[in-house]
This record gives sequence, C-alpha cells and structure tokens, in this order.
Amino acid sequence: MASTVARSSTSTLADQVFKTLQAAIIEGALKPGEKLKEPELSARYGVSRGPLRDAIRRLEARKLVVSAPNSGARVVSLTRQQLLELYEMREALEGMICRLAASAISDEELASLGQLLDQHEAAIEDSAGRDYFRQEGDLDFHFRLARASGNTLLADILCQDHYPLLRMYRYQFSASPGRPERALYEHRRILEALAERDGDLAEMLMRKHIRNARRNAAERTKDEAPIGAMKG
Amino acid sequence: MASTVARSSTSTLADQVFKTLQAAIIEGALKPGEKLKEPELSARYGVSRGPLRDAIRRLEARKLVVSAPNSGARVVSLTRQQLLELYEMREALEGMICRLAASAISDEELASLGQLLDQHEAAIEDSAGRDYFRQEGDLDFHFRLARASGNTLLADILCQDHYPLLRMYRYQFSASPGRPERALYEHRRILEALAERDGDLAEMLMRKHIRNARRNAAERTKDEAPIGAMKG
DNA sequence: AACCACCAGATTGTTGACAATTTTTCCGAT
DNA sequence: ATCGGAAAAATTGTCAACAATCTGGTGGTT
Repeated sequence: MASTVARSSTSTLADQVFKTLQAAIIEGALKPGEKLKEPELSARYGVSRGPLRDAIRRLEARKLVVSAPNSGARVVSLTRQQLLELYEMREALEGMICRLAASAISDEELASLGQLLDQHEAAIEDSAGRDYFRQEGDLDFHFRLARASGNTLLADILCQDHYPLLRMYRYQFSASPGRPERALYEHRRILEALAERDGDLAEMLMRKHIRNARRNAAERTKDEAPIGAMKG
Repeated sequence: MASTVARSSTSTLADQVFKTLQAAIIEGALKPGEKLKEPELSARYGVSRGPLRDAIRRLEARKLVVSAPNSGARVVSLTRQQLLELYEMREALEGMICRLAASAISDEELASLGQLLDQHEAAIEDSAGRDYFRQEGDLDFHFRLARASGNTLLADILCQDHYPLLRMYRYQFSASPGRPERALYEHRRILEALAERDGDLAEMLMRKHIRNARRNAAERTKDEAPIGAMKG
C-alpha cells in the first residue's frame, strides 16, 4: 500500500490525489459515511495537507464528499430518498439531452452507437460474472449521448458532476435479473428515435427508460433506509 | 477598499472570502474574464493564500470561475452559445421541478407564492428604475418553486450550483421592454396549474416560459459573440 | 526586420509549523 | 452506575516561506 503519488510535470499534485481519491470512493475502497482524515490520507499518498484539501474540495464539487466546517469531510452517504431524487434529476437532464441529440448527432456517431449496443448484446449473452462490464457499458451509452447532444454545459454537468456519484452506487448493487436485457432493448428504441431525428419521441423514450431504472432501484432498496454504510 | 474580513467563530475564513468573492463576481465588481491574482486578493481581504485558494475552488464548483493548472483562475466568461445552453439546462431541470411541485407543494406555499406575484405586479406598475428588484424577484419565484418541489437534490443544483451564474449575467442586462409583464403573466399561469395539481401542464408551462426567456436572451445578444469582457 | 534563446519578474504549487476547534478520555460528584 | 465536566489527544483552519512554473522583455543571430 502507500501508493505514493509522484509529481508529473503535466499535472498538479492536487489533481492526481483528486483522481486517486475519486477512484477509491467510486470503487468502494473508501466507504459511504467514512471520514476523510487529512493527516492519515496525506501520509498515505505522500503529499502534504495543502494539495489534499484541494482535492477534497473538488470531490465536494462532484458531490462525492460532504464536509462541515471544523469537522471535516466524509464520503457521501445517500439516503434511499436521495438516491431516487438522483434518478428524477437524470430523467430531466437526459430527456433534454436526447431531444437535443436528435438534431445534433452525426450519422457516424449514430452508427458507432449501434455498434456499441451490439457489443452490449454480446456481453449479455456471454453473461457469467461480466456484470461489472455491463454496468459501465450502460453508462457509456448515456455518456456518449450527452457528448453528442452538442450542449457542452449539460454534458459536463452529467458526465463530470453527477455520473461519478451514480457510478459509486452502481458498484454496490449488481444488476437485477433481466434488467440488462430490458435496458438494452430500451437503448435500441432510443437510438431508433434518434436515427429518425424525432426529438419528442427520443426525449419520451429516455425519460421512460430512466423511470424504469428508478423503479428498479426503488424495488432493490425497499427495506434499507440509508443505502451504504452508516455514518458516525 | 481593503475590507479586511475578520474571523467569526461560527464560520471559517475561507467561507467568508468565498461569499465576498461570489458577491463581487455576481455584482460585476470582478468582471468576466478577469484574472484572480492570489497575492493581490489575499492582500486585499487580509487573508493568507490558503483560505483564498479554498474559496476559489468553491467558486469553481459553482461555475463562477474557471481555472487551469499553473495558470490560475479567471472569472467565467460565457460565450453566447454557452449562455443559451444554460437556458436549455434550466428548461429541463425547472420543468421537472414544476412537475414534482404540483404534487408536493403545500396550500400555504401556494398562497404565499400568489402574494409574491402580487408584489411583482405592484413593482412593475411602480416601474421606473426598479429594474433590479424585478429581476431578483423573478428569480425568487423560481427559487421558491425549487424548494417546494421536495427534491432537495434538484433544488440544490439549481439554487446553489447554477443560479449564481445566472444572476451574474442578469446583472449585465436590464430587462427588455414588456418582458417583465409577460413573465409575470406566465408565472401566474404556472401557479394556476400547480393549484390544480396538474403536473403535466405545470411542466409544459414552465418549459415554455424558459424557452421564451431564452429567445429573449438570444435576441438581446444577437451580435456579440463573447458576452462579457474579453479574456486575456 | 523577424525569429529564437535567455534572463528577470511575477504567479502558482507545495510544504511544514502554529493556532483554534472538536472529539475523546478520564475523573469525580450525585 | 450514570451523568457532567475538565484535561488531553487528535483534527481542522491558517499562515508564511520555499520551490516550480509561467510571462514578458531583452538581446543576439540570421
């Protein structure tokens, strides 16, 4: 352990610590509710507290960390309610992204997305324990749609500010049986609407897709109130 | 000048500098594209560079500042294109907020919002140079709707992360002739839909309202490419 | 005159020490 | 035994100095 981060000239130390910590949080090495102690972390990564605090502030911007004055930072721990709210936000933003993408997406990107879905289909039939790949692949589809919408502000908000949070919670739940197949089908329908340049339909289908995902998440978290580890 | 910030026990120095800088940016004391020089600012506010850098990172999270490694931070300067993208984002998020608010808002808050719109009507008839109040008042309506939606994540994203950016650009443009009256009318229609608990209609009306505001902004910025001051 | 290398000044990135606050521990009182 | 409070430890907030990087200008070369 103690993977001391070396300073590379193209990037800043704070930036590297940020990326390292973000990965640790998403992959669950740092658990929801866990306290981020500055002395411990700065020792672990071989960095002084300055860049470390900088990194923590950036994690806060991506909502992976919440911090209170004089009491430090903790890995975010969404309640069930907040997790469902996240889906409502996605429904709004990604619906709009689909509407815009219907006009803005290029024929090349449409074809490329079709290939991506073919890969997903193969991965699903292959199944076994490839669960991880399928989940990341699903996000890939949404990610690339955001980029194709032509609205860089929307794309940034989703891809940089909020998808990391979603990925973090995806790591904790494996897919429901039958959900990947269903999602793939819905993705294909969305892509069809985009190919027909039908913005109304594309938005409608994406919103329905995300409502389905939300319902799925609601089912899978029916009992537990706080999703991850307890805080404090 | 040199409004030295004193440390209060309830809040941190970085927090106070953040608030001061945010206000300075929104009100135009720091202009779009202007460089934030750490030595100068830390001297001006009587704070060392540590808390100052902290404050700058928080401004970055609210998209009021953009910074590149080794080259410092600048006040954000949206292009016309990016300003219009901001409206597309608002259309998505605030549409969803209206849909949710139709179910979640209380009768008391509905009545209170009605009074707010009465005040706006009075302010408009009063007119004269009260332009500033009307603009902030308009945001008040949207702000309170966000809180009333019951989705705290959506409300936070709008009120904390993105409204400051919008307020900054509002300071630069006074309202178009006739636009406040039109906006008030649209607000009343939205409130009616909420009172009828009609989520579909409320969303539709809000989206149309923001599309109108977007068109208005597009008209008023037809010539100039970068909105504020040039950068560098 | 235009272009490149180099040097000086300014600015950002990083560090370790110090101050203030919070949390924990331990002790005594009820 | 439990509760409250004071001392001690740990953690966060702040600072000033040092190192690395960028910026702008100077001078020399072709």
